[in-house]
Amino acid sequence: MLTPLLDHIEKFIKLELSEIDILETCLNISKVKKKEHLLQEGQVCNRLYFIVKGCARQYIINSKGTEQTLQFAIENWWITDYLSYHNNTPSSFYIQTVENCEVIAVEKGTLESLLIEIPKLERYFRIVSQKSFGAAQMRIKFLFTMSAEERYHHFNNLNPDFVQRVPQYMLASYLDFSAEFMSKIRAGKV
Amino acid sequence: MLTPLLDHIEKFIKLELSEIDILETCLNISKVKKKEHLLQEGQVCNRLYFIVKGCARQYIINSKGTEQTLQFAIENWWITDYLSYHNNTPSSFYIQTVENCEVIAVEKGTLESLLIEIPKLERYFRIVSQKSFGAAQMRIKFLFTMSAEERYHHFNNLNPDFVQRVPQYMLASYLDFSAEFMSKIRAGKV
DNA sequence: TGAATTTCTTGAAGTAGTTCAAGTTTTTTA
DNA sequence: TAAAAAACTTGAACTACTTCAAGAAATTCA
Repeated sequence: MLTPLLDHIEKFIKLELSEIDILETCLNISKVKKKEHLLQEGQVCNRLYFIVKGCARQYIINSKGTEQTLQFAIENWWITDYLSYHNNTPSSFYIQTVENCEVIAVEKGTLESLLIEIPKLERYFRIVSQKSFGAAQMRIKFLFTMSAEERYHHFNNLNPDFVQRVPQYMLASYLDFSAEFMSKIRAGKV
Repeated sequence: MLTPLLDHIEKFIKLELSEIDILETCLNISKVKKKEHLLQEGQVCNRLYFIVKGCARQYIINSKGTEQTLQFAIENWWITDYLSYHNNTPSSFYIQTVENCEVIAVEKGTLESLLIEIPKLERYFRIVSQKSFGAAQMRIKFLFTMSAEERYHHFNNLNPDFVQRVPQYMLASYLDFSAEFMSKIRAGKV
């Protein structure tokens, strides 16, 4: 079922039927169990991942040995380490599924051929990554200007359903505070 | 002098002479004095800015009335608010020159025509924005894992020259600590 | 050049968060 | 369905930073 990806692409560019055919022969979807790693720290990242179903995250392990989530990806999001991908340098991140997932993993060579066969896709990936970059800037703004409690409530208001999907400690680290503090915020003990 | 931009583009794609001609007729460079604003909070951002010479920054004013710098751009960097640009929503940011600058401001309509005339440019902007997004992720990693002092030394090691170019209080806010604390770090009083 | 403005420094007091340790609850798995 | 593992909670002690206020130094510009 590549449909979700094709639909996502068609939000930004118009594909010919022949191009859809090409995409269907080049891409395939795979099931990935919860907690499996798509990328390990130290590996060179040579794939982009599109989440068809489920949830994945990018995280690191800090100097105290605690996991800190830097990014989540749910349905219709791409996730990867673009720096490692483009520079062929070892990644600083782990990418791991948080739920059982259906994922389209696009290998670098495959993508390069696709971009040559269907140059319009350059536009799709340009727009998607420019929007992602914009979102990352807003994220930094929120981290800079809001208190821990404000960040929690703000996120919770914008994404009430998502908050139910992931363990609290992952969300706490994504919002840059400790799991214990999250507990206190939720209990109103702060 | 569009040369720096043309050189930057040619790092990622090969341009025909005819395409260079098109670029030269569509783009123009302007001088912008230090401390002028390229974008004000609340405006819809409909331009991309390429810094040919000088330094600019993206900042916000927080609830205490203090400026916080979210991003710097120097020679050969693009700066804009992609979220406002793509969604036509009012920007949450200011973009301001930090030094006297030479800037190529590309208006949205101009860029759309250029991308139609020279589709290869889609590739250029895709790669540039994917790399920027990668850099933003690393930035979040450093903010999450390093202490204020570590962030300062790390940044200073990577960009010793740049540190001399901007006021300390701007760099302090970019690294997410107070100007006073920056002073103490530099004096070794911490 | 000298006045005005901007930037940097310093110390003292305060606080938003962390850390630790132990216990409880929930979920997963065999 | 019992045992194991994962996730969440709680309070007490701590700390990395902020805030404030005031003065000193450097830079800008008329």
